[in-house]
Amino acid sequence: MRDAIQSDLSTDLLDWYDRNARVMPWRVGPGDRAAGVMPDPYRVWLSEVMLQQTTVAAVRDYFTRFTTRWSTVQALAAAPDDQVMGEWAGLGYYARARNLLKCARVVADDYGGAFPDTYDALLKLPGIGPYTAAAIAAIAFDRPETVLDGNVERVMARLHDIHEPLPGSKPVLKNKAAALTPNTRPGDYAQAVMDLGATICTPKSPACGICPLRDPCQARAAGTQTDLPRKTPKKPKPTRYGHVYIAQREDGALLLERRPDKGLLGGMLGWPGSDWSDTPVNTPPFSADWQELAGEVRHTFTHFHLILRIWTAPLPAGLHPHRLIVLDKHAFRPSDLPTVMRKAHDLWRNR
DNA sequence: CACACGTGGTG
DNA sequence: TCACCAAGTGT
Repeated sequence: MRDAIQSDLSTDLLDWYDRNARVMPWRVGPGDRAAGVMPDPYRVWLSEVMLQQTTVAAVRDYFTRFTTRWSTVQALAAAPDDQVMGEWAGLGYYARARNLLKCARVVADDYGGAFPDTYDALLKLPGIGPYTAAAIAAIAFDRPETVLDGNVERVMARLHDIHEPLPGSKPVLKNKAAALTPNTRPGDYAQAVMDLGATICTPKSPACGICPLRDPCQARAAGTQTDLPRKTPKKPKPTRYGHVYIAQREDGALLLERRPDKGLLGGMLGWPGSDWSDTPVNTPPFSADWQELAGEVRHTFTHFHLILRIWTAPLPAGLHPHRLIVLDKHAFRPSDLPTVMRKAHDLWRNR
């Protein structure tokens, strides 16, 4: 039995969370959870997948639109692929959307619409890796699993003043995080430690003065907090070039393509175009008097910069190039495009 | 293990 | 302007 006077780190963190928990559309706050309210696993799963490498601010509206349009995993599983990809457009990492649908269909078809409630079973589902499996098990099912995301890595590296760089230090950080994971309120605890990293123990200017872990924090004692966690240096981004072709019919219809499932922007709607390379081959989708627009589209992906030239031509009535999509004026929504393609559309529209 | 995979905010 | 960074996963 733990001494009621002595407070350990996880208790301090939970106390802090009880006072500072941020309100989010997918979250059941500590007060409601204490009253027996459990989160909807569908909403926990959807939010966690959206939050992979993505900020809360960027996710909020997407989450609301998704849950308004598809309120259950069965509803999502029954949705056409292009509607889900269109709703995800702009959020990035589009493999998440493809895996989201795969996962929804497995849960609907093989689990009767009820998400599995263990780490091991969750980990087998598409798009659910070690972090997300632990997060769903902890948050949705209150299992004492240890979440290890960028926030927790930073908090643990600082708390224990660990100087070994990521990703090599990941196993050590995971052990440290596991040692702190409590058996009581593990769902609130998982959110507490991530909230701490997101709001107090931030990468650039941590607010150590108001941190609930300021006393035991070894990096703060050593003055090394802003140097941690160390990371192995990243490779420089090369610049690639490309051409895109925007053709419009007199009635307003536009010529687009559905990108292949594999690779960059996989499964997304886009403009037909060249390869993206040092010296892209300028090969329009049909013969016409293509005009090059003034200006260019600049966009940065995870691992390269891209500069696109935009070409335009009238689309002859009756022409429908093989494997391309002719979208009626009213069926085309710019918001269905990934951001780089939307930038090209903006440049063309304002020509 | 290293790399591919988006985007928007921040300093 | 630009590198870094965000509730990572799949290959």
